[in-house]
Amino acid sequence: MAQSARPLSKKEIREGNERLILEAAENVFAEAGFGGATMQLIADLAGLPKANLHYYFPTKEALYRQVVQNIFQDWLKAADVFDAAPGPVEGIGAYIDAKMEISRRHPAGSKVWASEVMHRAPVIQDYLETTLTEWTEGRMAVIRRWIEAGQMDAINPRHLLYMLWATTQHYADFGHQIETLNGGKPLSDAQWEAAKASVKTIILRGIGAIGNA
Amino acid sequence: MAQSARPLSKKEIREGNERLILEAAENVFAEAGFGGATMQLIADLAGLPKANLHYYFPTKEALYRQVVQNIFQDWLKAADVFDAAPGPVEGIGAYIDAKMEISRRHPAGSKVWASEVMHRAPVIQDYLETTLTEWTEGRMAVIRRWIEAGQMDAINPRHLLYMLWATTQHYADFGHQIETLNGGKPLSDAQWEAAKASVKTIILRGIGAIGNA
DNA sequence: GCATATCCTGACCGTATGGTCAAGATGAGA
DNA sequence: TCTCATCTTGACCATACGGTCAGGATATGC
Repeated sequence: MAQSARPLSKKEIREGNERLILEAAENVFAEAGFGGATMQLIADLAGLPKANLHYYFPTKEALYRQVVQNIFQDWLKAADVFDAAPGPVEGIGAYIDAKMEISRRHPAGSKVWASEVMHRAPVIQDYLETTLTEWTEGRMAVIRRWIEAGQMDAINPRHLLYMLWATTQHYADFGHQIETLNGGKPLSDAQWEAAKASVKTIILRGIGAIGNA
Repeated sequence: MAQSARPLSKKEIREGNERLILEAAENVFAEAGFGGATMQLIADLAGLPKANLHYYFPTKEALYRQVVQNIFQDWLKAADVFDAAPGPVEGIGAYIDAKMEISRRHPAGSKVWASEVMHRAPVIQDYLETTLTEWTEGRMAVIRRWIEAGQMDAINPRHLLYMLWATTQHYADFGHQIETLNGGKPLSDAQWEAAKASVKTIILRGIGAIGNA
């Protein structure tokens, strides 16, 4: 039963506990928002005494900031598919798939992000102004290139991006509403596939990247 | 300068103060979330002493519940355009316009709703299960009729509705992000029109309700 | 084995918050 | 004018929260 003896190294202890805390914090912040979350609840969920949290993260805000930053990183990474693609069907299609998968696997992260932005980004405003702005410009340039190459209609690239974010993140942020409207049950594998297919069909057809069925 | 004399009737006082409080509460709940909002801040914004709030609304939760209920009512009303329409171009087009207008004029309400749902609807779960479920079924039936009449492609009606909600409410809930990506300035009239047009074009073309430009 | 840096945690503290209350002010109705 | 119901509010309370700290436990490097 017992983890036969070998004591954990300091490094393993630190990494393990930080991961435990960040994971618990992400869930609690997602469920209760920054203001509604309590360090005690995060501590309980992580299985550590509250004082231990303050050993690794000096303040609630520092812990929150780390959570949001991690989410932001994952979130940007999901977009690599965009650049490598030869055209909108592959690029936007793969991006929708990737973001829907994140919404399914890590809904808490998406909710924390949404909550942060809804509250006027008190913690990560600098990221919005730098990294996200640059990322957006880059992706808009790609879309414009596709338009010029005649691979899709002359859609406003900015609003297209907003639409991609909105539709995919909706399945995480409003997951509870969707679940309730699904008779209280989470979406099945088939239903998730239907969701992805619907989003991809409407958008890709809507921007003139694919013809009628 | 002074409101020359006539004393306010009890009824006027009650209605006026309740409106003041509800308006302040909507803004504070939207900015800070339920947990982060304080009765003191709502009182200050309404220009009333805190104890007066508790005279009209016994608890913070009761006040919050009233705010969410009001939002829900406005929100459903915006959908009347749906049923009266002869087809998807008019019905969905007008619905998008109406919801975008709400996002523009009452972003706080949309944020409170989003926050409530993200936190698993602790206060209005019953509404989701009854009113919203029925409303959704009704609208899905309308969409199915349009499909059968050949007015649009055989799109999954449920996911189409989610897409409409997601895209339109995104402009309220993520308004701060959109503003930041717009150089820190709110969208101009023209930009709002472009947003509406983009959403309508992509969706209506995406579901096969209108042909290529 | 010893010294040191790191890790752990129960007990504690100041503050802010939701909510209460009692006493006074004010409009309604006769 | 007088009575009553409604409205107002400063002062107050109990609680819960974020954060601190001192002292003990544990791994590390020599």
